[in-house]
Amino acid sequence: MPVGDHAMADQPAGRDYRDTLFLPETSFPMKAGLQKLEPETIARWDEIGLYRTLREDAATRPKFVFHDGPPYANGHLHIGHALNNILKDLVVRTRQMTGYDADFRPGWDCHGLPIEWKVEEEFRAKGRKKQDVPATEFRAACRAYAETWIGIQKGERKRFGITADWEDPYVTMAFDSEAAIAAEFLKVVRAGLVYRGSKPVMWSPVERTSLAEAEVEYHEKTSTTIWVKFPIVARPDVSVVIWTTTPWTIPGNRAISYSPAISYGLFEVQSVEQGLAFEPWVKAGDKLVVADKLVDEVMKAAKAATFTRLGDFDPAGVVCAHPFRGKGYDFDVPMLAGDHVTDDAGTGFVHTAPGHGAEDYLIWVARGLSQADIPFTVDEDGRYTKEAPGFENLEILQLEGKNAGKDGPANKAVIEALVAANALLARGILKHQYPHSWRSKAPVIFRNTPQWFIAMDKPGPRGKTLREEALAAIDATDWGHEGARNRIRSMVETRPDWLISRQRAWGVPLAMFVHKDTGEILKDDAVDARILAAMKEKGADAWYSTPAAEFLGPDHPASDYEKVEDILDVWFDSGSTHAFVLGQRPSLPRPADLYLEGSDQHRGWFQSSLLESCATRGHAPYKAVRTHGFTLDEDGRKMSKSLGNVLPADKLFKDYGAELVRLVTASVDYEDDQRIGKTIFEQCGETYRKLRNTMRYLLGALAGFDEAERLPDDAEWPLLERWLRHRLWELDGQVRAAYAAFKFRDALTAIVEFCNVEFSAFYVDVRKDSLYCDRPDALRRRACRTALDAVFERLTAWLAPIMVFTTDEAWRTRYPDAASVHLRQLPETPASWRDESAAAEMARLRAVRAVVTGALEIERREKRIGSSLDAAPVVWCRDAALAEALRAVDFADLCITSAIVVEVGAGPADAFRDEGQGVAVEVKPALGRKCARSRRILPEVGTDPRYPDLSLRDADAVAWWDARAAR
RNA sequence: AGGCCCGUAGCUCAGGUGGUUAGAGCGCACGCCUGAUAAGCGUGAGGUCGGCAGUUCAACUCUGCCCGGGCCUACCA
Repeated sequence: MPVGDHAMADQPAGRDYRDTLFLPETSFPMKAGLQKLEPETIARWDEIGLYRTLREDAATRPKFVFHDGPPYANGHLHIGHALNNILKDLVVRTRQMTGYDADFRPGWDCHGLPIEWKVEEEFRAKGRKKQDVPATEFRAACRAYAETWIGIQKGERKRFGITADWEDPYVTMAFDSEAAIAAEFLKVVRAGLVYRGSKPVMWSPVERTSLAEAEVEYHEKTSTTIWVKFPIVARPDVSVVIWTTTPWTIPGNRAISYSPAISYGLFEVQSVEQGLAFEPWVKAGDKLVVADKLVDEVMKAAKAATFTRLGDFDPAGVVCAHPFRGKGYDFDVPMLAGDHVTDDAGTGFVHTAPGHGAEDYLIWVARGLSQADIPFTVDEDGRYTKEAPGFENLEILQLEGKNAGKDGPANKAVIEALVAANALLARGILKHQYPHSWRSKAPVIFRNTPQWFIAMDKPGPRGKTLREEALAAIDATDWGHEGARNRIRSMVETRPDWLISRQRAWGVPLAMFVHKDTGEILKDDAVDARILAAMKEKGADAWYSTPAAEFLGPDHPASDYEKVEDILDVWFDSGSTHAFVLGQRPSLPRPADLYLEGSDQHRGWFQSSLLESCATRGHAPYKAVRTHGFTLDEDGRKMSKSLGNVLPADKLFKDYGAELVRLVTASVDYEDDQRIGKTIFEQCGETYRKLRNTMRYLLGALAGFDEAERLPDDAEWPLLERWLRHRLWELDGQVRAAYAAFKFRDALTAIVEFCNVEFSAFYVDVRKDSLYCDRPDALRRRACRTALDAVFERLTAWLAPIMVFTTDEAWRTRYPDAASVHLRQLPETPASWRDESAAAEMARLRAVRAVVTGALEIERREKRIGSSLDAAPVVWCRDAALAEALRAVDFADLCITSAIVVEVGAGPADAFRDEGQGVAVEVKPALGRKCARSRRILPEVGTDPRYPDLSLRDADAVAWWDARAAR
């Protein structure tokens, strides 16, 4: 029968039954309006004191100790911060909802160079130079600057929906923090690990200041290059040749580096180029050692016309003389093997002045040579000192006038002295990239300066070195995977001593006194106590503003002591946070259960905290460490200001809402780098829509659900609900396991797939008929609503850590008197819900159902049916047992067809079939009239005289309805 | 330049110890429904598993090299 026929016949102008249906009803809107909802929700949480209640609720539970790595109090937050903060929030919330007390005390890192720069700029804008601003005023300005950004960042962090103790964060510039940091430093001093050494730093003579790597920019510079002969002590007729672009560093030379991987030869010059406008320094008979690969280049520069190779040369163990030997440079110049030496340019030998280059310094220290033997050849103004005999007071760079920054007399004097010593082989000119000061644009030099260090390899109070203790602590820590452990392990194995002093203004001082004669650090408990008390009261400023005598007291004359005015490396600040954040409240004992930061912090905070804690306590401040990758743009490029692909927090709030950023965070493999852009936000928007609509449908379908309607656990449950509850039981285990392992994505994926595939497309689709049409006391409908209630309870709790705003909205829509979904725990799911036989049975039924839907789809294509209710398929099963199973349930109900007939056999040849299952489906039109209420087409429609246009089930339901209405 | 890590459909991800036609969800296309309606349901099309070479009877899965990307160092005396 064509569709049209009964459509006409079955639409008598009868009663409109719409009112008798139980359609979903809810005030929960389909559209979220996150931009409005989120700030309102946050304000409400503040109002009801949600965080305080969370703490009170959890006070007696086991602690999960998370320690927040402090972001730097400068600049607006962007997507990278969002990911970092949301991940931390997911960790804390999932622990809080699974039986723990998970306090989150957020922090900020406040001291350091970037803030100094900004504040300097502010002063400059007002026409004041840093030198003219009193130190206390400058530090006060830095403090105010940091304060401002803490306020801004706090607002942005809160706006991402992070639950944390925003009322009482920790900040490294708080007076008691500064005192605590100084106290930590003094503990390291007492452990005997702090010593004064020296190190070449980038120094700008023009500005008389050291520069950090970030304060330097590279520009093209024209330099004088020289080839210098270093006579071999044992064979004075032979010279090793080096090449350098900085002749002024020759007085600082203390070694020559070579590479064991390069072949060197001993060469004799035979003739010199003729007809030159000048007399070359090279002479026939000179015996020179250079790398084989570079000999042609060197000889050409030296103007040697012909030469011969006398043989191989092995530099190992060779000792040279300094070219100025006999003029105050009588030390030996050893040969050092170094990986940094190449034969790409130069001579294959590297002039090594440990006071003038980072690599030179490192190789010197690495070869076990003493820091004390590194000379201070250049002073603050870039002038030679008495440790550069013969060149005292000569300037490397001109400091004044229009030529400031240009070469001073030093290079020229050195070259002339080399010529006089018959040590110059050749000279030349080279244009190359050279570091310049960011501010003055003048070239910088490497200059050896006294600095304070923490020794890595000196035995401490526990008889072990800091390196040994740190490595043992690394082995005792859970890093998630071996790769992460290896990464930090190799860093700690090879790192040099910790350089902790900075000649800066904004930070915590190395608050100690050094005896002027002995160079020893004063260790006196009473002095330390006075220092710390003053700092606790007045902050770091107290160190500078208080006369030394007040700290030193009567026992130590102030005139005997140097008050160290350097400040601590800010990494020491953040490395000390564990000391003043953990162990201060009952909810945050030490050590922490978890540190979670970007993977760059293996070099940063993870390491500074580890070293600080090992130096002072002998163990790590954390039990476990997890990392996340970096946020890249959609094309996998790193986000940077210059590329203009940074996603600032305010744009995220405006364009997508924090909830979507949270969903994105929970969707990605955070351990790896994440590509984030429009596409993934659109995708997560779809996920959001699905989850929101699922909650909305649940709210609608559960309208008016009361306890009397709830079907008891021990009732006779339909297979479909037995299966659904089994799935909830399974999911409960998956979600808990995923959250326990910080695998938020696994939880979200499982939940989303459940919502899409099983709940929405199958369960709800099937049960709509019952939900809308059954009378409310029908067991099937009660089972359904009871199950839906269970789904709602779990869905809102499982998703609460991720979708913090939407789940709260849904929860409070259902329970308007509830304070917040976030005060809940994940609901227990009874083990009795586990029902493997129901799961197996449903799997079998759904496989057959898939054949039925396949057959229906062909009919739809052919326009023979529209709705599946137009059909009454015949299902042919080869297997009689399968047929029996299909007959045992209301299979038409599961397939959403008006009727279904199950037969044993192969079925007609043209039937739609699945050979694998031995199932064939023959689609026939449903027979009978269409029920005006349920829209099913059944022969029985019309058999109840009271309701001639209804099926029997619907007639009964309407009778119930009418009876109730009459009451 | 060195160390570590990553590279499976448009997107986000699954793919123990190598073994049948490489999977899921979303998106997309087409269709259905019009009692979740800026919603819901179904069907379908998408991948030389970054590339090349090797080990093997057999590789997305093992090895090497290369390409692309990221983090951290080192920056050329």
